[in-house]
Amino acid sequence: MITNRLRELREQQMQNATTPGAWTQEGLGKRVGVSRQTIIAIEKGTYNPSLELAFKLARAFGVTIETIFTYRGDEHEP
Amino acid sequence: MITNRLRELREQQMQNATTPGAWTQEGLGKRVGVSRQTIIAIEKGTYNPSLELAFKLARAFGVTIETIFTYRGDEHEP
DNA sequence: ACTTAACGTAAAGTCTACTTGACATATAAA
DNA sequence: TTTATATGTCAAGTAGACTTTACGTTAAGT
Repeated sequence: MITNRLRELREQQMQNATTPGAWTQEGLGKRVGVSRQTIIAIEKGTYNPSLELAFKLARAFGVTIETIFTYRGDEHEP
Repeated sequence: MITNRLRELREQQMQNATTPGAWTQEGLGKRVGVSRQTIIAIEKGTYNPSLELAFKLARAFGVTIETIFTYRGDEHEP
């Protein structure tokens, strides 16, 4: 199972940002070349991004993939 | 575009390995829960793995995703 | 010569990431 | 109150990741 800190990171950027609208869901989508709905779905956990999109997102935030996404191997335990 | 060092890393493991067959394409496939053909296709570059499979592969080799996979943003230059 | 292990390839099918389009809600500003 | 911005949701379609099955090759061992 994969979880992510996309919303958290995006909101950090929104606060520090000089250009308004640059880090909205739509702005981020344009930045990494996907639709707004795709960003929403990933933030919500509806599905996981492709490896390529994961790279683009990591690059957009200037961090590694592992900083945004966390993989837990165990499928069951709470 | 995404490239990977899967074959390189796998062959390193094959040399250092104690258990034969553990790091063959089939062995690696079983280890990360995909078919042998999937490993072949990724090594060959036919397609990119899902983010989840990328995590499993990184974990299998004990490295980060960025160690195995490299993303180049520029689509054109040679 | 025969067998076995490892690698490669191709076809058809399933599942999911991602798209477009349309409609709904909340908040803040004019 | 109206307008604009940002977020959320649903539906139908396309593309790509992955599967199973099956057959072919090459090198090593016996």
